[in-house]
Parts: sequence; C-alpha cells; structure tokens
Amino acid sequence: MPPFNPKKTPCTIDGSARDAPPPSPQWSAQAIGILGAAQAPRHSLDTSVMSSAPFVRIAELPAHAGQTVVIRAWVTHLRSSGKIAFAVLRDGTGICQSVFVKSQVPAEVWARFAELTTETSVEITGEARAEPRAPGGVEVGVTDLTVIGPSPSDYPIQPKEHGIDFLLDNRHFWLRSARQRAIAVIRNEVEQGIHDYFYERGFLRVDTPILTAAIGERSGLFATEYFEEGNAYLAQTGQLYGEAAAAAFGKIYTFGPTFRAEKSKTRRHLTEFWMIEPEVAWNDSNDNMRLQEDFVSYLVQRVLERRTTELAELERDVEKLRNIVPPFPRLNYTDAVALVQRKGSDTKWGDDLGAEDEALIVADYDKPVFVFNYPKEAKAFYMKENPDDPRTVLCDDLLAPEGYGEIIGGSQREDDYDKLVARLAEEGLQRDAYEWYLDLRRYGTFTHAGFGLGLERTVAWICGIQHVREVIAFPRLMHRLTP
RNA sequence: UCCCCAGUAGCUCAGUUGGUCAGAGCAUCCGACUGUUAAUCGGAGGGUCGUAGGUUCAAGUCCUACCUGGGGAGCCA
Repeated sequence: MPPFNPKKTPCTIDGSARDAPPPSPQWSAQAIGILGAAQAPRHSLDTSVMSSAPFVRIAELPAHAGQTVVIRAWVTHLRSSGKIAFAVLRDGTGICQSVFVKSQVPAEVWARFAELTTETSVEITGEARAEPRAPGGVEVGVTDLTVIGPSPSDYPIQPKEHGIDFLLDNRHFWLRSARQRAIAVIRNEVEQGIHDYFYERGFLRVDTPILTAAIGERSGLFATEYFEEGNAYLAQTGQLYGEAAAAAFGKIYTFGPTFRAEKSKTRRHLTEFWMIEPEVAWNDSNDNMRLQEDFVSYLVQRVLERRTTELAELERDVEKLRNIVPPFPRLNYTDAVALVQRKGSDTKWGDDLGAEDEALIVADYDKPVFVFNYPKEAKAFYMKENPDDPRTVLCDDLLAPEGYGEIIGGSQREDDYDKLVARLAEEGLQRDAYEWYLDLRRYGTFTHAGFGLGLERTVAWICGIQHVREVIAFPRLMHRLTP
C-alpha cells in the first residue's frame, strides 16, 4: 500500500470527464427508463409544453445523437465566456456538457443560465450531438432550461483537495463526486459477484439475526435494551447461526452487517461493516482454503472484466489485480513465525501475528497469502483442534497483498462435543447461551468449515483505496455516527 | 487503554529566534470575453488564530490544562 496521507484526499466533482459508464445490466436502457418514469421532477414547469422529446439518462446519450432529448441532472461545473456558456451536468450515470449560445436561445433561458449555481438540479432540452471537444464526446446544444431545485452558493464541496474530516462531515455530498461513484459501482459489482458466485454453486443464502444474546467474538459488543429479556447485542458474526443452517441446508452463506464496539482507529476498521460468511457441511480446512482462493479470485477477475472504467477512474494499478488467481501461497503458522523472526520480528511461537508481522509476510508475495493453523490460545473457541498437533487449531487467515491486511478469517469447526464444552469453559463463556449451539454436536455432528470475508477490506483492496471508510456509503466509526 | 500528530477565512494551507502577522490560492460576489475543459483576466467582501488560564512591555508564535479530530498499537474482517 502506498504511504498514507491522512490530510489530503483528492475530490473532484466532475473528474470523470473522460468516461461514460459502459452499458451493463445495472444501467440498461429499460431499467433506466422505468426508473426515470417514476422520478418526475418535484415542481417542474409544465413539461408537456416544453417538449415531447424523450427523457434520457446521460449514459444513453450517444445512442440519441442527432435527436432532441430531455436531461434531468445536477450542475457540476459552470463556465461562461460572454455570449457562449457551458454547464457540465451529472445524473449518476455519467456527465455531459451542455452548451448555451446567447444568440440561439430565448432571452429568458439565457437569463436562467446566469442564475445557475453548482449542484442546482435542472431539466434541459436540446440536441444531443457528437462533439470531440466535449468531455465524453457527446454534448447537448440547449434550447430550453428549467431550474428544478436551486442550490445556494455555499455548496461545500469544491473540485479541490479537502481534509478527510470535512469530507466525512459532508459525506452526503461527497458521494456525488466521480471517485465516490466509481467506488460505489465497484462495491456493487463485488456484492453482485458474491451472490452470483454462491448462487451458481448451489449455496443457500441465510439471513441471520442482528439482535442476539451475548455470543460470538470476544471483542466489544453494542448493547441495547430488549423488552423483558435484558440486553440484546448487535451481532458480531452470523457464524454460529450459519453452522446451524449448514447442518440443515448443506452449503450456505450469510451476507449482512456486523458490529464491533472496538475502539480501533485504523484504516482497516469500521464499527459497522459487512461480512460474508459461508459455512459448508463436509468441508475440511483444506477444502475451506480452496473455496476461499477460488472465491476471492472470482471477485477480483469479475471486477477486472466488468468495471475497467471505474478502476481507471480510481487510477488502480490493474496489473496487480491480474495476478490474483489460484492457488494462493500457504504458510503454516510455525513457518510464518520463523519467516518474520528472520526478518527481525521478536514474535515468538504462541503469539498471535501482529500487523507488522503480517506486513513482513505479505511483502514476499504478489498474491493473497494464507497463514494457517495458529496456536489454540490465539484463536476462538469454535475452531477445531488440529489432530496432528493439538497445540494448534485448523484455521486460516487470508492476508491481502499491498498491505490491506486480513480480509478473511476461517476455520474448520470443532465438531467434538466434549472438546467444545472444554473450550467454552477455558474461555470463561457462559455455557447456557450456547446450549443450542452445542446441540449441533449432540444431534448428528458433522465435519464443517467456513470463513468470514470482510466486504469493505476486500473492496478497498480491489479499488486501491487506503481506508475502509471510503468504500461504504455512510461509514460508522468510533467518532462518527453522522451523516 | 497506550503512543505520535494536528486545530489560523467557506476549503486547503503559509505565518522564521515572540515585535506591520491577519496572509496566499481556491470558492463566493461584481465586471470583461462566442468553444470553455479545475477556462482566463480585473475588482470586492470574508478570520475572537480550537477553549481557558499563565509568562511578557508585547502571544497565531512560549508554558499548562482541557476539547475536538487524525494516524498507529492492541483487538479483529
């Protein structure tokens, strides 16, 4: 990962001048048309008088070259040169330049242009035409202009550098910038890829509860009152429920928000993040790692194939992503400790690997790296004891390249009832909250394995974005609950 | 919880050993310009220097405390 500059984040309103998004299922003309019909302007003028021209999204403009069209959008930039003027418009599908020529528009239209400000929402009517001088290669020669929603001149976001705190305070506006759209599109591609990957392989998606009793990870819990039941806690994982579902349905995955009340202030942490947790009956730890590398590779290659425009907008070095194909290197924990010790770390066998150790390991590879079979003490109670070395458990962490850290934690699950009970006791966990979980080993226990993939860390890595807060629309951080 | 860093105009910042130190660029407003691309050019407005104390003839500058935020550690995905 490149050096992190916390102070400056480039943010241009119309930086995507060079691109219009490629046609794709998400932006199909039909879907856009339907969406458009449902989104008439709130208090437009009498549009029936204005024109019978079709309302089109900017992404569809090239297909309408030579036709008169209506566009509804936001003003991102204004330029005026006496008797000719330009307004760059953004509608979420792309950007387009509109041209006003004083001698060719009614005086009232010319006057209305003078009132435009950044982020005014407008409806324009005019002829779409190919124009090499226009960003995106298509522009609209305006014949009519309606202001739909004026925008005061103190709109905070400028096509300049802003500090991260300012941008997060204005996240609801920051989302309008070209980079943020590119990130959102790639996140959406990853999410859709996740669903497609598992659907096509016969996995069942199971939605697990967000309000839970106190089970799961050891780290911080968000508590809330729950009727007469005392406290409920926001879920830190859906895994234990996923294990129950795997016994019922075979191959399952969960996909939902999870919550950690950890006072972590790093570029890898959110208090609310999205996690994908497959759980597969009859998979052992090796099967688990094979699934992980295949899954992660699929997601990366899918974004490479379908979102080249957005990756270019983000200036992502795609060569580094092309390497991401199975198999991934695998280091067992003991070898990993030896490796980091050779590189100067004072980590000893038995310690968990710290962030510095992970960086030392990843530095040798251009793919994600598995580190597997950690000491029992470093890992959670539900991980299966390694029959070949009972000091360790059958688990794996997948470390992303370029310093993005752990994107997956996975394990084969302890399926031996007695050992699981013993581990619960060792961890000092209240057994009564886990009785239903122990039942999975009482009634037809089974080999199974699963993992959790952190969506934001994965998307940040694929996008080349240095902080997870930028790859979720409205991040929840230790010091940030709004917007 | 611990370590480091920062708070000066709407935004991003400069401000030297304390002494024309209230500044720049952008944004905004006014004016000029018929092909602009973060347009350009001319002009204008805009700040209790995070808060509270203290040192001093004099504090944006030095000291103390506090507040707010950022980066990292731990924890984790």
